[in-house]
Amino acid sequence: MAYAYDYPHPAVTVDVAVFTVSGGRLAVVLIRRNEWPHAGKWAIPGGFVGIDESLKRAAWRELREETGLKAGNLEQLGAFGRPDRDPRERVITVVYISLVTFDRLHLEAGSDASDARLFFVDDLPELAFDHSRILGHAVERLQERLDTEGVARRLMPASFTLTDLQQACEAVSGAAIDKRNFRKKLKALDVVERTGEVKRDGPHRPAQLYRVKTNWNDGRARR
Amino acid sequence: MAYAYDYPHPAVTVDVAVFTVSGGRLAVVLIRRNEWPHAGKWAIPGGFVGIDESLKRAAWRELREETGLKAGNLEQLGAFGRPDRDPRERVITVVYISLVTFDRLHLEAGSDASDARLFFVDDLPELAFDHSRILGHAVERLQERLDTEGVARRLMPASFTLTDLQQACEAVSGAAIDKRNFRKKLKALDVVERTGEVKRDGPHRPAQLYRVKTNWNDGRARR
DNA sequence: GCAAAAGTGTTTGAGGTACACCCATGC
DNA sequence: GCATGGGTGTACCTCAAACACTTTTGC
Repeated sequence: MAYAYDYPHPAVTVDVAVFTVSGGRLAVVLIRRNEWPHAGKWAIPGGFVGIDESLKRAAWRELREETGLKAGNLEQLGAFGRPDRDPRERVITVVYISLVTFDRLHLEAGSDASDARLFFVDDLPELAFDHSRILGHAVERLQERLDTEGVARRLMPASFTLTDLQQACEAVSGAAIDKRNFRKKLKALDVVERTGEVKRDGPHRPAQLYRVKTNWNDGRARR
Repeated sequence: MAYAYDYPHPAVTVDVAVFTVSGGRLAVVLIRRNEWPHAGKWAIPGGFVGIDESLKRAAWRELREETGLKAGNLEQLGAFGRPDRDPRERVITVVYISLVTFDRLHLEAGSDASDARLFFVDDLPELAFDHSRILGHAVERLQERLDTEGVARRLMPASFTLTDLQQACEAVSGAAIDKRNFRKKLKALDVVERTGEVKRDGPHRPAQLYRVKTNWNDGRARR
């Protein structure tokens, strides 16, 4: 009991919801807890904030420690702090969202977690704490904010077919998209280009492979 | 030193940015600090979260204690937690936004603050802590999320002219709006109605007064 | 009568939505 | 030759933006 204060202090944690798209479905990284409370249940990775550590840096560190992932683009979702959300003590958590392309997602279970793996968002197991509620808000946020360009830039592998991209967008939004309209919009957006390669994977016409354009001309193109 | 922990805990505060529109300009409630740190500087109202108190409830309570305001509609902006943002100790703050109509804004300075008053957002004094940065994010959030209907429902007094409403929208967005387009959109939105009264305030044609429609028919109108 | 704000419609372009058929391939 | 997914264009509608003059009042 080395740290004392004049009035009670809550603990502060950070949690990270890491999303990806796999097989045309939105998925999230969960770890299996092996300690009380909620031992055996699945949870989004996270942990306590160091006393001299920024929130974002804590999120990055905890995610790395528990899953081996080094996430770029951490975006804050918000703080969750109902008084009874953790039986150990008052814990306020600050939640971050990260988007990772499936091909860069290599999970390693860390020390605090006995296992780390992907779950489809539409087929989640029972979750620890209020993580179910948190993931609900996180998915809502993705649906509000993640547009076609965001999906292309942040969720697609180095090369992909337009059908892959469309399915990823459908996975995020949860709604079907018309193929011709989707491709027309993509042309207008001007964010993808052909690689020249094709993908053959069955008894049908091969699909053109695309990559995301690196937009050097952004400064020129704006306005 | 009655409260001790095995590892260091940050303090957690809540702060509330209360916005209103006055004279066609966006304004925010600030209190003058009379204690170290930043004594004499202005700050957004806020304070420490009770150990058994939800974040939103703490925000509501602190706002009431420091300004006398009882805010409805508190919406979370996010958590701010850079390690050096408070010289006393590590403090993580969760910021809420509230919108109040000018006619219901009656400020009383509370015990922690020697003074509470409105400042125009485009003419702020020097602020304590990182509150300048926080207000920047809060205004950005308003501009992103607050549409014409939101302004009408949350920032306008019981009765107002269409010019008043347009000026409020301009104050929030920071951009000029065409009068005819604005009124056409309002008609389509169907959120205001004439009171039948007029406002005479100078050597010109009197303005019709409007009120926000209470939409009983929402359940019926949807889909 | 004049200064000052209130009030009022039309045209245009962009972007979203609905919708059906041929193409290239593996088996 | 047939099953399978890949690829393409048009018509319509909605919404946002640009734009100027008449009306009513107080003095």
